Amino acid sequence: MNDASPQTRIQKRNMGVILDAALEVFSAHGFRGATLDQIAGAAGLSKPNLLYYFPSKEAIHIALLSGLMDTWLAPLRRLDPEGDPVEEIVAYVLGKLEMARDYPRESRLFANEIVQGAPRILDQIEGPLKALVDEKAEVIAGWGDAGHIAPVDPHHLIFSIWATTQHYADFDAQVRGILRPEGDAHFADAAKFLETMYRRMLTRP
Amino acid sequence: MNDASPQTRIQKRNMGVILDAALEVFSAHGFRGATLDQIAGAAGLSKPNLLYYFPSKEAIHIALLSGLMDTWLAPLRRLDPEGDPVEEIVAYVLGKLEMARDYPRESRLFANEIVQGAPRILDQIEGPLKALVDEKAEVIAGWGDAGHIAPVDPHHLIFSIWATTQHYADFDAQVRGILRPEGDAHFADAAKFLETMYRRMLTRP
DNA sequence: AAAAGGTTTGACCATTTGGTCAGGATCACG
DNA sequence: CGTGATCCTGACCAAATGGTCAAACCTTTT
Repeated sequence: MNDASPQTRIQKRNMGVILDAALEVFSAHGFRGATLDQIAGAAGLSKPNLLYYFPSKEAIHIALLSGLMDTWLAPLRRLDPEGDPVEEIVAYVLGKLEMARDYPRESRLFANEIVQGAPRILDQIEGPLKALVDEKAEVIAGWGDAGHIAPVDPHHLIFSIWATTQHYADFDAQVRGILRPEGDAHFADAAKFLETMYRRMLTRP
Repeated sequence: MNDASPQTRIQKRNMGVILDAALEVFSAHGFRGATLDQIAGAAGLSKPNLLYYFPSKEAIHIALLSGLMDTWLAPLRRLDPEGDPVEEIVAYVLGKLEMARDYPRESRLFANEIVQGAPRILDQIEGPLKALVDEKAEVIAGWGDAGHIAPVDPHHLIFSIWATTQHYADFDAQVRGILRPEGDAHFADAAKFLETMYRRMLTRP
C-alpha cells in the first residue's frame, strides 16, 4: 500500500477506520502496549487486512502522530499578534481546554509518546513545533515589553498552558478519581479557574 | 519470596537493586513496554533471579508504585494550615518542582500509569490520595473565605500545581526539544515563573 | 566442618505477537 | 459479461517474552 497515491473509495474508508481504531488503542495502552489484534478488532478488520493498508504497526503509529500534529497546534497558530493580548491568551487557554475535553484520545496519544522520550516525533518537536513556539513566544514577549500584559517568561507561560489544559485529558483517571464528577461537568469549573488564573497573572496591577 | 518477612543482607541489597532498575525501565517504557530482561540487565541479575525475589513482573510494578506513593505525596502533606497562606502554597509549588527535577523517573512512572487509566492504582487515588487532597482543599478554601488569599477553586488550584510542576519531568523530552537548555538550567527559570504566577494569582489586589 | 538454609543459574516451556503468503473473493470498467 | 485490479483471509512462521524448575552454588549456623 503506497501513501500519497490516489485512493479508492474502499481505501479511504478503511484507512480512516484503521486510524480511528488505532487512536483508540494506542492512546489507551501506548505503542508497545497496543497489539495489532486489538486494533484489528476495534476496526472490525482482520490483522492481515490491516497490514494490507499499512506496512507495519509502527507505520500506523507514525501516520497517526504526524496526521494529528497539525490539528493539535492549530489553536496556538491562531494566536493573533494584532488582537488584544490578554483576550488572545485567555482564548488560547480555553480553546486548548476544549480540545482536552473533546479530543482526549489525541492528547493521550501525544502524552504517551512524549513521556517515553518522544522517540518517534522528536524531530517534529525540535523542528516545526519549536519554530511555532519560538515565534509566538516573541509575540508574547513583545506584549510584555509594550506593557500590554504583565511581564512573563513566554516559553514557560506556554508550557504552563499546555500543562494545565492537557492535564484534564492526560490525567483524566486521576481527576475523576478525586473529583468524582458527573460526566464532563468539571470542565466548566476548570475553565472558570483557568480563565481567572491567567487573567490575574497577565493583568498589570 | 515472601514480603514483610525479616530480610537477609542479600535480600535487602538485591530487592533494592531490582526496584531501582525497575524504576529506570518502567518509567522509560511503561509497564507493557518494559521487559524482564531489560530490568534484569539493568539490575545486573539474571531473569530467574529477579523472579526469585518477586513472583511476577506485575508484582515488581505494584511494589514500586505503592512504595513511591507516600514519597510523592509528602510535599502536599507538609502544607501547614497554620502557616502563611501564600508562602505555604508557593513553598508547595517550589517543592513539587524540585521533586520533578530530582526524581523525574518517579514522576514519569506515575504519569505512564495514570495516562493509561491508572489500572493498578485507581484504588489508591480514590482512597488515600482523594482524602489528602480533599483535606488540603478545605484548608485552602478556608484561607480564601478568611480573605488571606484571593478566592480560588482549591481542587483546580492543586491540579494546576501538579500539572505545571510535573510537566517538567513528564514532558521533559518536549521541554528540552523546545528550550534546548544546558542540563537543568531551565529549572531556575521555571521556578521563577511559577513563583510569580502563583503569587500574582493568590495575592489579593 | 558439616548440615541447613538461602541464592543463583542454564535449560526449557507456553503463549503472545508482529508479520508473511498463496490463493480466493470482490469490485471497477470496457 | 469478462477480465484485470483491488481487497481480504486462513494458515503459517520466527522472534520475543513471562515464567518454571531441578540442580548447583554460596552463607550462615551449630
